[in-house]
Amino acid sequence: MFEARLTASATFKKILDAIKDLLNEASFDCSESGIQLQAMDNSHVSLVSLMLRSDGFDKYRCDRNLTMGMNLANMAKIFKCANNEDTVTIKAQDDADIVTFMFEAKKQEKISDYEMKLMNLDQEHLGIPETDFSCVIRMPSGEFARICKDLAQFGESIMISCTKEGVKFSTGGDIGTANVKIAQTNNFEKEEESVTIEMQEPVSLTFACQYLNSFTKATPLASQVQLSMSDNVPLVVEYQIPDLGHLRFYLAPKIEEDEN
Amino acid sequence: MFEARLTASATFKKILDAIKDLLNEASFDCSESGIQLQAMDNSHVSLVSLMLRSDGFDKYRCDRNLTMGMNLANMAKIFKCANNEDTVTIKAQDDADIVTFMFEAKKQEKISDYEMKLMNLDQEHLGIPETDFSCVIRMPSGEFARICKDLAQFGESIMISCTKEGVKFSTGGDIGTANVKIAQTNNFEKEEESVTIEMQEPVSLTFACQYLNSFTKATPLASQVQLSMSDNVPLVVEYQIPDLGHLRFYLAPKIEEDEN
DNA sequence: GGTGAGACAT
DNA sequence: ATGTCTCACC
Repeated sequence: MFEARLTASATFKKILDAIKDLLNEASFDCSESGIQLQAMDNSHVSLVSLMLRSDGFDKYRCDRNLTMGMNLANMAKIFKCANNEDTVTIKAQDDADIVTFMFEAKKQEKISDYEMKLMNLDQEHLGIPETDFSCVIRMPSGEFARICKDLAQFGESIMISCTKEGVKFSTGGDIGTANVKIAQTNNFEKEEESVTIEMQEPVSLTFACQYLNSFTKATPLASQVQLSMSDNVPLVVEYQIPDLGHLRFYLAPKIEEDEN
Repeated sequence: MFEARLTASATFKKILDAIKDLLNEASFDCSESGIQLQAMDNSHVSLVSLMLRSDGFDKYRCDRNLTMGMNLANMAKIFKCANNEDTVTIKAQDDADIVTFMFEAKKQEKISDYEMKLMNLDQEHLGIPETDFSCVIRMPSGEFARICKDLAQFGESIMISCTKEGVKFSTGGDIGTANVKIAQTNNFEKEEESVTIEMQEPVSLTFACQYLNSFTKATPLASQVQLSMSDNVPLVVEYQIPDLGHLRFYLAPKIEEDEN
């Protein structure tokens, strides 16, 4: 028996909105520690990693580990039927081929339940090594989204250059070139609006705009985003989901020679 | 001579929005008691019944009964030219083949009139028997619209099951199943938000989503909707138009055997 | 109250 | 597929 209950279904809606463009379907691995999802995107270029800790739920019970393969478009359809303030409960039997989503409106004057068929998905087990990064940037998630959207107008890839002083986002194309520089903020700002850089050594890497812009669909989940970079290692774009877990995206840098 | 004057043309706009998808054209039967429209929808499946009482108008004069066949899309186009607060006057001669719509802005700073050709439509006279229903449900019209829209994602028909305790809307399809349960509210709610059930005996009937969703176009007309059901009798979906009349839709249930 | 994103209709 | 409109959120 698996059961997980969360007061605000809005969080789930945002998670689905963030990943449903990258993943047609995905396996949710449920265990005592929480719900985890790791999958390559549809084009097998970037990697999505979601972790929702069991202690972040209002109620959580997982008698036996289980893997639920879900069609994310259908799951998103179901969550569209919930209001943001509804409480959501996810239920499955240990050996089930269906999952149940139950939405309860505040005063229980309305209770809806939706059953969805589960899918058998190929299990791709992905080892993601923990790394020390040369640069770790934390900045407002909306700012990052805005920059990726703006620069996408001018080029297909964005170079992110990080030094102790700040971060530079650059691109170029037929129209011309574009550079956006963000400086580390002084400590007295609101934390939400701050830009902080932890740097071991400067890094300059180039990434495909298209994927960065997909990742920023997660912007509503967190006020800040964390970008972790090292040479020859995938970029990690991380959104902390308050009190619940995180959503991370991994994207390998473009090799210099490929850029011509 | 026929003349009917209404202070807020917004009501007429909403009525047209509610029926113009179901009916390409319709006959408005004008008599001393008011304006009535009854017609099968374009696909001859559901029935639309509109009643506007003469005493609901600011001015009403009907010397001789007359039937005006109108193209509803064109009529809607004309009403789009009116502001919601404009006063509308509908005029026709007894033997006319045209109808005139006049819109007057508040301070008469703007007066527009539109003439539209009338049509000769086959008169289909529809006897609608008055029935006692096994279940009569009153609920917020927006809630009903939301449920019909949500469930339409999962199936082509909706089963409405009514017991003394509440109403259940159910559907199912390839993705899975969906159930929405609404409980009768306690009396202290705002009347607009209340759910009330008058039940003689429980009823469970199935209807085509498509038509229910057409009916809910009338939602802006009234804060509450009334659903009346009995076995083997068409569902009545009724919107009371405040101080003026009502708009009703009739839809026969699907026969059980048809559902496979 | 203004803005943004969905949904609907054309 | 696009434009408009309405509802929901900020």
